Amino acid sequence: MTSKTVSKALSVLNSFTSENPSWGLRELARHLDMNHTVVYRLLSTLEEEGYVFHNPDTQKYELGIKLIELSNVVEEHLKFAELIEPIMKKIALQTGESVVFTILDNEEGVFLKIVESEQQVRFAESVGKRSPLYIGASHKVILAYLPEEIQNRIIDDGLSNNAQHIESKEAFFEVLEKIKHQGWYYTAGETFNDVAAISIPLFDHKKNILGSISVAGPKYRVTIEETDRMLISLQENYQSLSSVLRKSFFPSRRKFLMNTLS
Amino acid sequence: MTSKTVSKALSVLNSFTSENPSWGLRELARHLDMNHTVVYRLLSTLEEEGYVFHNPDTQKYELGIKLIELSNVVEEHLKFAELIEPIMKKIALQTGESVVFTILDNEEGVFLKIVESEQQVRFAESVGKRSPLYIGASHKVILAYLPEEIQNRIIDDGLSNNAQHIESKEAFFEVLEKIKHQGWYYTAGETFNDVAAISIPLFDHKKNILGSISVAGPKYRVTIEETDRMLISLQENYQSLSSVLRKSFFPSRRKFLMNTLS
DNA sequence: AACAGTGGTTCTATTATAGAACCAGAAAGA
DNA sequence: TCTTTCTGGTTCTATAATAGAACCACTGTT
Repeated sequence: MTSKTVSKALSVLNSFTSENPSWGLRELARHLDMNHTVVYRLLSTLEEEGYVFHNPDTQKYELGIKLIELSNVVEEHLKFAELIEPIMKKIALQTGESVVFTILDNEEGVFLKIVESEQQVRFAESVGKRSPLYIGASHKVILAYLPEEIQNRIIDDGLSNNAQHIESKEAFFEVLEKIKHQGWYYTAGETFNDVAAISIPLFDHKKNILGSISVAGPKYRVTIEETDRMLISLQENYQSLSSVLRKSFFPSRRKFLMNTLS
Repeated sequence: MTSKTVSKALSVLNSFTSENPSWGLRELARHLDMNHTVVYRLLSTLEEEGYVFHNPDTQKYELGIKLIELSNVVEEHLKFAELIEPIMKKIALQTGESVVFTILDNEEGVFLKIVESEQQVRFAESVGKRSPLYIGASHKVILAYLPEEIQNRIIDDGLSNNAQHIESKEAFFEVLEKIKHQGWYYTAGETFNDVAAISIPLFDHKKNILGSISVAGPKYRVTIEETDRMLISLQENYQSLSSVLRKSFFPSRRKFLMNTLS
């Protein structure tokens, strides 16, 4: 059993994204298809605790600094984040490109940590970016190791959303097969137009898929011809990555995803 | 009017701090003096949306990665954060110490941004740290410019909590007077045992106090004798800091504080 | 074997919520 | 200038969601 009121409050919070970082009251109510009185009460409550900020100049609502506070608690607690950093740095140094750590969260992928290369387009601002599992090497490599039933549902979701990167269901399943066969995947221009990436999957001690690690950079540098070099670096560090994941608390919400299995 | 249920849910979230990053269900219920069934329902709801993570190994609840996601939205939106960074870096370079940007939020001070010096003890992990306004130069310098009624209440709060750094009410008001007279303040070992800081206040266009900017470092380096040098750097950059604050959205929740005035 | 913990579940009296109808003010259009 | 149509915010009560006692099943301790 979950609380309906709290669910609504969280859906209010979830409405604030990079694309829509501020909302007017009635605007947000329409977006959520809720009565504006209700949204008002929720926003007021969130504001009182600093989760939301009511900008007096624009009269709009925005996310509050309480969230910065809490995210700091998470990051501090996530010891794995600091354990994994030196390994990611090593890969970045070896390849000369940025390294992205992606985590499976419910039925989406989230960029949890990014280590930038020296010569890089800014990337780090994408930390926390969440997207469906059918987009990009980092995500596809995760999808490949999920139960077929879930793969089916996620691909269908993509098709019904007219996702650009799914040609046909058959072709997509072939990609997933290929990934499982070779253990890595390369894509260009899926998550970001000018960015290409090569990714390998990461598992827990029970061989459950947890996330992925990727080398990413501008298309013209990270070409399919270069993948060999980068793959070697990824595979060289695979063991240390796995042992870190095994040792430390890891907030992958696989549970919810698996509960959807019939 | 605010929502009681959502307030409870937020108080659940607020229970997760650096000191207490994970809670058992009944443990948390006791802490909040709530029925464990209620806490269970709230946690389940928060978990469903990724705000909370139920660690299957320890059976304890922890904050979820959704918060990292949201904090990234806040930071992206906070254009002032990037505008202020070069100025803070300049001060860090000039003084050789870390620079801390503190914001007034309701009746507390929050470290919103920290630029580290090269030669520094790690400090940045304190981003988001929240503490009462009677502790530390960065906070006292804010308190000095608040209405007397609020100063009174905050000091009384401190006294009833047996705060270490308040000798007597009279002595404390003298400190606040001194701050207003000289426009800066120096403390050593208040917020952190081995750290000293010198701070100046920051105001909006209506001369309302918004926050403060501080130079901070280990006591043995940031001595009272060194303050002149650092003060010059702070004051040199004061105008650029003010103009940035004037230009950009700034989430200081003064409103709630001011609403408490009789 | 008894006991005291734990996380999780069920059920209904009670309480908090949803949402229509209502402000007052701002902006847009005629 | 006078409507009209927005906006954020408020009030009130039928009704829907919540609180919390009593209850599992399980684990660890004595």
